[in-house]
Amino acid sequence: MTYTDKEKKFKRYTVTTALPYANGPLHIGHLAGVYVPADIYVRYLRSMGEDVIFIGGSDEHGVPITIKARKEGITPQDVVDRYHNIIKKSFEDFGTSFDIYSRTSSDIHAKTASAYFKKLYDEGKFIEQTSEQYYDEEAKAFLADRYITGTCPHCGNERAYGDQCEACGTSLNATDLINPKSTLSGSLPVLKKTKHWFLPLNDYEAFMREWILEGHKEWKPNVYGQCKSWIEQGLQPRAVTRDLDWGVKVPIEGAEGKVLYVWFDAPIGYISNTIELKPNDWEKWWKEKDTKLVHFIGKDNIVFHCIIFPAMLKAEGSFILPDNVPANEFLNLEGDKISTSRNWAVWLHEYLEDFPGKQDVLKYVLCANAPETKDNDFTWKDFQTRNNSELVAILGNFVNRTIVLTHKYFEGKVPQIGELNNLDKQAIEEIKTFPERIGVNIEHFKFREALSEMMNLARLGNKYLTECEPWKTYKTDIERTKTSINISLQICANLAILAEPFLPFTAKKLQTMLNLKTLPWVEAGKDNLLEEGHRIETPELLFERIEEDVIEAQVQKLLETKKANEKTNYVANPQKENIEYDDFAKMDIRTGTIIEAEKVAKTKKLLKLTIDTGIDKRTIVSGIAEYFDPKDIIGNQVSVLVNLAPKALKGIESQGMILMAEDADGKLVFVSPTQKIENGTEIR
RNA sequence: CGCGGGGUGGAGCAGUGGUAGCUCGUCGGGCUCAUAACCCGAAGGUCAUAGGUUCGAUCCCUAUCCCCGCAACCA
Repeated sequence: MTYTDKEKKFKRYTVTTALPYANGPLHIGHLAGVYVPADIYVRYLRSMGEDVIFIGGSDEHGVPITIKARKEGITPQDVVDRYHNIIKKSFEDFGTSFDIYSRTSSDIHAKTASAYFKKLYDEGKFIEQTSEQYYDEEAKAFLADRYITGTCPHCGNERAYGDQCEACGTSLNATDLINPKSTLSGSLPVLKKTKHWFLPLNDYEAFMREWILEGHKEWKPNVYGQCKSWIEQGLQPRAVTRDLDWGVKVPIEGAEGKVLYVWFDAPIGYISNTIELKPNDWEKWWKEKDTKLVHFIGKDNIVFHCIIFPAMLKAEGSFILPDNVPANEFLNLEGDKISTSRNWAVWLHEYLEDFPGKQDVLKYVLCANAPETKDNDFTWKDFQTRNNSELVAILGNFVNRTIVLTHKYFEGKVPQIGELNNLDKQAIEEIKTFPERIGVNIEHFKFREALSEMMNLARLGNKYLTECEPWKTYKTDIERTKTSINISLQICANLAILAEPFLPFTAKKLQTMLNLKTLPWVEAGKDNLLEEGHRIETPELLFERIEEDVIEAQVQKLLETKKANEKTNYVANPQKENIEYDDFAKMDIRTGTIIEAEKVAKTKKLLKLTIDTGIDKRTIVSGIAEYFDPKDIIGNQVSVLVNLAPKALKGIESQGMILMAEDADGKLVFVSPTQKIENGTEIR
């Protein structure tokens, strides 16, 4: 029985982790946010003797995968096979203790998701709606809004997206765009009627209000807050199908070419994977009231797991709802947000190659610095410090000094415990308190705190050893030495149990060293885990120092991959359609010099510039403040489109436009004459 | 524009209506069993900014600024 579930309300636990999307490998952000805490949680529950299944798998449907496949000229199945295998293998090597790690492209999943949809459909839980959507006839696909570009009807920007114009910030519908163009093939998309099914979330609003807002006030603030916000804004029907040929086919007549929308399909993956794992008795893990369902996710997934998926479960009727959804915030890397497409990440499969046998180090660092309440930052320097100053210096060192002393003084046999003095009694009393303290923290999803308590036990050990000074008493009072070494060894044995959820490989090593079998959590806290005369093995270092050059190499690697990636990622936009010379001649572009520059108050991007155009001195507002400091650009000679119709930006009239070149990252540079030339000369 | 989370000593993070804590780092001391590790002590914060509520606020309220996320069918 767990510490907080005193009435034994729950007989078993179903623990799921967000399904990683199979269009890239795993990185430390995934681990810190979801898989590390979840793994700690289930390892702890198992040690408590609880009945628990730990479910994971790859999410393999959805548009981005089809886009990636199209780009690489392979099938979507090829894409997901590649990443599913990488992900699955890296989880195994990392020691994530899934009971099953499956995938949404499996047959079982197709059947399960299909049947799930069919049941809701038959019971009339969906609403049907027909609408017109853009269709790319060349690519033979309906287009998501972000895959359509065109001219913004508000500001005339020619590169507005189907959902938003980046230039003026207006939200758009794809059908608002002038001259829409498919980014898949570049062709002109056509409007086509299409029918879709929606889950009327609004019907579940009252239920959500009561279930979450009243019933789950204990959820983490970020989770509760977001649910509250959604519910109070009013829930809207959500489409559960879409036009695509990659995914679980919609199992009804007249739905050819349609699949279940990925967010509907993916969470059912948790159920399918359970069925795959427990074909005969899977239902009790999802349908019995005494099962505790817990979803580990990242903050981007909160509404799916707290509102949409529960609404699906509720609609079906026979399923239980999650008891908690401990969502973490995000982990940054060296000050920048982690990004798969920018290759700004530490990839798990690469880490495992670069740091063989150091799974626990990464797990430790990611847990110790987990983004439990806000976004946190991973740095290699911090990784090194935590390894060297905490794992090596505190935990590794304590175990090592104890074992070495045991061999030095007692030939590797546990010495007899004698009369206890105050130091001994105090230590023994304290040891007793750790299992519950750590356990309660884990049960409350405070993994960082729990880990720190575990380390405090090692700190206690170091302090105890230093105060007892067995290396001194060995010459004066051998009985004291025996007792203090005995107690130190008992602390080591406790660590072997209590460290297991956090540092499974290390705990195993420690067990082997102590010649101890795996003990359950209830054994922890005791001072007689090792009997007198018990033989222990020779010392072996649990952790080793990580030197500067290793860290430096990782930092360097990160910078280089980033640089390389930026270059290969840049693809020039296709040429626009031809224009007549007269069109060009209409533009009056001149050289000019910036003579004044100041930031426009309350804006992030805007600078107010005064330009000497040779014709006059005029004011131009330019969105370049993120890249230029006003004082650095005064005196710069630039190219100016002088006959652009004036436009007020933030209440300042801008009379023209400074020409800039923009790279893939949005970084801007001036287009300037290479030599100084008179202001006002025409550029043709 | 809207909604949610966050802004705490050099760094990374806890925390609470009533003398502000932890880890790392720094400085001083001790120890020498131990992977230059361990132990003790110290310095260091007007708890983003400005108002307000209160006997009293870092914690409650309001406004502002900054970071992250959500939403506009981007898992």
